[in-house]
Amino acid sequence: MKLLIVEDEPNLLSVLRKGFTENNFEVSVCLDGETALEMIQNNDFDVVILDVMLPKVNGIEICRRLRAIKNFVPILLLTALGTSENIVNGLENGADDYLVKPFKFTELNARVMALARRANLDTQKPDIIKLEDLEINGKTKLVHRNGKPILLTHKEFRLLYYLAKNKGTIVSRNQILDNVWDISFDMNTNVVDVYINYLRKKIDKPYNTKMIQTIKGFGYILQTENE
Amino acid sequence: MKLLIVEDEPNLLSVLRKGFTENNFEVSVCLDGETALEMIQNNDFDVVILDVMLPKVNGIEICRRLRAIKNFVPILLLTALGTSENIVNGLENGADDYLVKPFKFTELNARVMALARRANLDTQKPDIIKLEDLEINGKTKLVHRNGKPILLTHKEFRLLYYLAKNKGTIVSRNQILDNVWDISFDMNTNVVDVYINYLRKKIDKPYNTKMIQTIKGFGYILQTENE
DNA sequence: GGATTTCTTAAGGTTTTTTTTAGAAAGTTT
DNA sequence: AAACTTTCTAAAAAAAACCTTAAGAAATCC
Repeated sequence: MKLLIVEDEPNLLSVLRKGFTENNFEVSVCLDGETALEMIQNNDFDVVILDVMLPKVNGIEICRRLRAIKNFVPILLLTALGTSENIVNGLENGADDYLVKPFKFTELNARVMALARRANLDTQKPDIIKLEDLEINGKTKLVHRNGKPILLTHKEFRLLYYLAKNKGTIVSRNQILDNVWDISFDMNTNVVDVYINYLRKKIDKPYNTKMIQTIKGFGYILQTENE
Repeated sequence: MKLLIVEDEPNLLSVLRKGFTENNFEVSVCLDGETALEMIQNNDFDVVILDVMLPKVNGIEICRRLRAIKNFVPILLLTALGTSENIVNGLENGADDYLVKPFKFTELNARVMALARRANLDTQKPDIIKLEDLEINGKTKLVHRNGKPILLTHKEFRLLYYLAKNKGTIVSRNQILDNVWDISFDMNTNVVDVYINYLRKKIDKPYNTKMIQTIKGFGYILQTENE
């Protein structure tokens, strides 16, 4: 599920990102209203979380403009306490829900899920990826191969999950760095190699068919050996 | 899609080039503002990525001068953190978008695509080239002939992809060197010949119709044998 | 606050890819 | 047909990409 978070307070933003990433959302973020508008129009987000107070174009204005051009992406507004006129205003301008700061993450999460549900998104597909005898459960974060449980660390899991999401296509180290590590261009690291090695030890070494393949010069691919 | 990257920091430049090349852009690069201006006027780039801090002529000045002579090539500015006055300045001088360093590659990529889309470029054709029973997928980097997968190395793939992009026209060794190797005019190498040979072994040798043809005195062409 | 786990970096070793070299083959010109 | 140019091929040399390990840093757990 693709989620956009528009929030200019860096601490809150980073907490939100982390939280939703943990729940297997594909999270994009941005810090101001103008960029938000553009991103929303150029992408297919399932839900947008919008702070009301934003630089350049505020959250309510974003709602208004989007609805004016018939964009009905589900929007949840975040408002500060004691600004109840904002809430009415926001809902009148096309927001679907709101939440008053400060809030608990689980509450926000629940509301986002509710919005997605309302938009008829398939929110409860099991989120299990199967590939041969390998099974990855995005919900419980458990991995099994051949019925046997495999314990992965957090990073290992995210890497495997990303590879699995893209099963059958080659993913480059850059793509992996972007999506699994939230690194911006550390141009000199081999973390990916190292983690691929960790993963291999756990999910490939003990078995005959190796699922993680190196495509030299391009990156890695998760697939069955022959093909 | 033709892209110009103007950046004086060699590491960043090389990562950017690699990243965009990976995504099948035709990438040109340059390291200073003066050369950039010249290149932009003499070529038809679809998008220009411009660092603000540049030797000789800075990025914002480049924008200004280009717009002054009615050149409206889409420009994306790269600015360092904490220089927000630069951003306003840049946008006022005709830049179309900006990105603050450090950034994730995917984000830059998304914005470049957005710019291209805005300029009405066809950004979402599937990027699969078919020629008889030969199929080249620029996205997955996989090549099939007659349904069978063929494993190519990175350079082999790029060479084949370039030939395929120009299917039906002769490409000279120099053109190939320019576009596949990033060499301009090293007239003392026969890498191209050697790689053509490698390619032939993989995609032609095992089949009856040979697709890579030599045109003596000119270069090579990818096409069906007869005709 | 100490112990444990996880993450990151760096270095050495291995494999694969890329480039160069040089001689053979094929085609052109005189 | 001999001399010359261009192209092809194989193999050696060089470079790059990748793997593995180990050790220190950071985060987490108890």
